[in-house]
Amino acid sequence: MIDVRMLCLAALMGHEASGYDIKKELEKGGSTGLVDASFGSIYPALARLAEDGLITARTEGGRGRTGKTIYAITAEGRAHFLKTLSGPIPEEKYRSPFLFAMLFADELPRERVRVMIDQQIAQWEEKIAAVEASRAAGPGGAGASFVFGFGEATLRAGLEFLKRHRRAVEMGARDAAPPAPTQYRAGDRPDAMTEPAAAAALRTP
Amino acid sequence: MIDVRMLCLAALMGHEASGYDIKKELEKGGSTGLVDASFGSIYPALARLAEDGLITARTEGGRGRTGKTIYAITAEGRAHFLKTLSGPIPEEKYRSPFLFAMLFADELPRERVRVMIDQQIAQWEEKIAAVEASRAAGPGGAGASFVFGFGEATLRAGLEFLKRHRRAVEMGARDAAPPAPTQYRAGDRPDAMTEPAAAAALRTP
DNA sequence: AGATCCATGTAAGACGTTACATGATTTG
DNA sequence: CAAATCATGTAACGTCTTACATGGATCT
Repeated sequence: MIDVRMLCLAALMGHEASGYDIKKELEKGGSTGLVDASFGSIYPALARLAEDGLITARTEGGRGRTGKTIYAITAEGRAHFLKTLSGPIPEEKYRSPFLFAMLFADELPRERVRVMIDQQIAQWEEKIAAVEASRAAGPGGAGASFVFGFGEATLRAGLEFLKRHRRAVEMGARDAAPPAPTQYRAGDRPDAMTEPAAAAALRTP
Repeated sequence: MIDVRMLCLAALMGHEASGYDIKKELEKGGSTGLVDASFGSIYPALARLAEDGLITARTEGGRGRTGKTIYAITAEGRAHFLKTLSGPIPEEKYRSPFLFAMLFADELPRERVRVMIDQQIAQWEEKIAAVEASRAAGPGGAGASFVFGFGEATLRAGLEFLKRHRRAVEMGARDAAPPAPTQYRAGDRPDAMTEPAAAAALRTP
């Protein structure tokens, strides 16, 4: 249960903030793909959390601005947050369109596969940089260090794998033209078209 | 875009199947957290794919059963699938309630942290076993091997990190009782309660 | 005979995103 | 002064999950 409510409470565990502030913070964290939320979900969530007494709302008319609503977590909010975290942990989910596509790399044009891998490498390098930056930003507690270390370890392992084995997938990819299966008439198709090797992988991966 | 439609098409790239079959296949793959879908989304998706001519439906009354609908991908379906895969790749998302909780490990009771890490270790060991099994099941193409290898590399790195560094987080966790912040009166709270170290991590992770 | 699996589908509801609407303030 | 940023909110829409409803087949 890492819904928007929990995300907001987590952000407010550190310091009071407005909805806008929270969104900005999550965006920074979002560069790692770990957390994200839109205004359309944050604002209603904050309103409900305030109703429930888990946070308090204070309007700041400061410096001539039209009211800016600043939220702060309450004692009940903290208790609720930690209690929820202590409860059953739902399964983690990793949705990777990249890996999904790679499953069918053998059916895709080599050039496209190359570009996808380039992009993935660039993306993961960025993520590693983001984690490094976070670690440098502040020491944080043991928990935070653990999470950063974990992220870095897995990201580095994945990155190294990509660099070492990209050649193999690229060689396995379609030599020439983009996918245009209609150019084959029935009974005239190459085997790979009739029975893609990667599809079997979905049965077990 | 790895919505249910794409998942169904992917499954049908290998062989024709019923909605039920597809669900079962995805469940096997689901043990890695990579893919998942419920009946409630699969059946409507298949119906629409058939309407769109991307798959064909055939009713099999075999062995005395009440009709079982078997779907097969069409040439247009293959083309559409591969074309979509060749298109822009959306960002990957990794949602880990475990890591989220670990961010606040310093505020959680040590025993709970211990259990959570135990569970995560067990879960990842299962995932590694699942990937191993998949690899053994069939050689598959270069793409499938790549995906399995990638999964294994990152899972192993994460698992090793967990085993090596768990001690540190556990030491950082709350020594005694479960979270009960109401037992402190204002101005009487220990610092850790007022400014949790992990919360700062949300600003940048 | 009862439980479990095979098999399909619908309806309700949760949850979230995108796009829209609005307006003040700061910066170039 | 125009553009970007700060700031909040709503409404429509999409997408999936849960729960329900149903019934035959297989296993114990």
